Amino acid sequence: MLRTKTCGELNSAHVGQTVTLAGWVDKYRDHGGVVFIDLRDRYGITQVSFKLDTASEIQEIAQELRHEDVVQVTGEVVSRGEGNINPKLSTGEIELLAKTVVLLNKSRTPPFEPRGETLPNEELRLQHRYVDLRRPALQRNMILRHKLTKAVRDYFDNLDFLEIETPILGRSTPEGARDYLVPSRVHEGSFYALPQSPQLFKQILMVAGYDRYFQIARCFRDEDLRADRQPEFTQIDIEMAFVEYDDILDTVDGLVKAMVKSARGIDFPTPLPRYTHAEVMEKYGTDKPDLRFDLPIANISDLVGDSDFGVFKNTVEAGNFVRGLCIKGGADKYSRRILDNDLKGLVGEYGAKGLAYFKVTDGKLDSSIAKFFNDEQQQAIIARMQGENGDLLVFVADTWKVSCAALAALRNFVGKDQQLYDPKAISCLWVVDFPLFTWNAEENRWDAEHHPFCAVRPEDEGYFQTDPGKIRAQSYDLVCNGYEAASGSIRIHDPAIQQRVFDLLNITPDEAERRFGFLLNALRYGAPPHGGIALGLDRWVMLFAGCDNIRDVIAFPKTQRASDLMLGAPSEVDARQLRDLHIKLDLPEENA
RNA sequence: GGGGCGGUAGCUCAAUUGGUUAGAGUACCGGACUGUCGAUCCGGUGGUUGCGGGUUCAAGUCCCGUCCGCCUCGCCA
Repeated sequence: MLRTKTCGELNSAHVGQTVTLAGWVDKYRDHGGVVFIDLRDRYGITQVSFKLDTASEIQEIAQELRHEDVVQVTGEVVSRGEGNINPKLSTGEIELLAKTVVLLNKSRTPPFEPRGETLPNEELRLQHRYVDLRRPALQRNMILRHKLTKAVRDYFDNLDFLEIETPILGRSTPEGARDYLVPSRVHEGSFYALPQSPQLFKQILMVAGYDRYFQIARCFRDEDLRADRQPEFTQIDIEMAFVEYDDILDTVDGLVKAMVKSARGIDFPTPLPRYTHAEVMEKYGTDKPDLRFDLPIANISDLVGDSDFGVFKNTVEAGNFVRGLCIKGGADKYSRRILDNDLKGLVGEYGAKGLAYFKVTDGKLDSSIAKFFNDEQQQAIIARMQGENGDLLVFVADTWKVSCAALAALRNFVGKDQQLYDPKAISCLWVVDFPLFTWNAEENRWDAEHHPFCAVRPEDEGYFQTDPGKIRAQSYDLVCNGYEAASGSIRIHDPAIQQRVFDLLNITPDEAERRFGFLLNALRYGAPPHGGIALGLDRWVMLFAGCDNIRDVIAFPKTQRASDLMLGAPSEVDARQLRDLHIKLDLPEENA
């Protein structure tokens, strides 16, 4: 070993010992007769002092040291003495008095310094990820990620789960997200697909009798990125046989408890609250509400249908909705200009054509449009919104879908803007009873809301003929701080039910056989009732780390255009490689 | 595919209405200094203003195109 201690562990108890440290030069302070080096490794920072009266070659090396040089220092741990203690460092009571120093590797002047308080732009950080990853903030995230996965493995191990790996090279199925494809050399013209999730494999593992499975699984989806979405990401994938709905939820409640314990050291109250899909859409406008704050949506459609305000009236007459939020004390927080520009613009992004608003003043509505509402209507609106003097009432009049999306976005904005919650808080809920199908108006057909293998609530089976939109799935999402943090379902194990689902989705038996034949086959050979769920590991690390960006919890993330700026991936390949794969490029003109 | 923000010294940023030689802090280089911990002091180097075109007497600034990064809508069963 090139070191006997790390830079984070020395304290007064070690005074008098001779130790060897190795690490990076975090900072140097050259006083001529004495040189101080803050030596950094992932465990911490220890000050090293080089004195003039020591050997001259030590002095020489010490004065040459610059940021990010890699050095090995042997010396004596000495007390800094009164007045020289640095309370900012855990090792601040001591320093290492250098006896020998070896410059293990000189660094070029780094593009930025890991200790810098202002972060350089992300492009530069991603190009030099090895420097970025030296920053304590990112190191904390990587350590947290390790601790969480360890807690997950321990939790499942204690419950007799088996961690089983499934293939990365799989088969493309047209459902769901766009696949990443890998050409086969041996099978000319054929392609593997990288898994969007191990969904089908884990169901097949249930058929195979591995009744408690989990995996920390890498998944790939070739879709556009977001702050919380990467093209490759990690799921905590779970499947259980001989279980019912509640068994999965209970198991995950325990997992969340174990993760919170590991990340925050606290006992998280479980069971996590359960809301129906219909409930959260009504009250929060989204299937992933952030419940760190309340700020519910209220529906006033029934109160304003016969008002003189044309926009509201016409909306209600068309069978649409007038819904809104009551922003407590918001009357003097949002000016007319902000409401008419910023907030209207915000809801506009979700398709809302306008934003109506009123202040509550002297128990009445106060606004340029208040005159269209008589006293009775005003009182009814204020009561429904639970408004008080000084509150701001904002409304979106639109279709159900648009009012949901616009108000959910507005709710999130206000929650953050008005600091209605502690950003470090963790607030989880289950959203259950999702519809099995959603009507796709453009394509004039039913789509699977989750995936076509979701089990049906037995009491809803009658709706297959009459009203498929009313069928509730035995599916569940776990939502945390406004993120979809897990999603799963009890699966169909009965081929007859499976066929009815395919029928409704307009998937013919032939087509089903061609696309999912391997799964359907497996289900025919003794499939136990089973179900499962997958948690987005990256998002959980984000939540616990308190960061709002998934790249900061992934060691080597990709940019929004899915490139790796450090590797320069993706890249062109040799003509020979393409020839082996029988691939000819057919690029658009401008790129040719 | 659509909308928005950004790109000026190694880094973080500034630069009035389009107007002199594009500045500051930090880093880097040289010098001084035996107790600093954002060390200090003195001096210095450092610029394809992302790239290409245009308007203009004059462009970091205005216009068009393009590349890259971020946020977002669509998309993500």
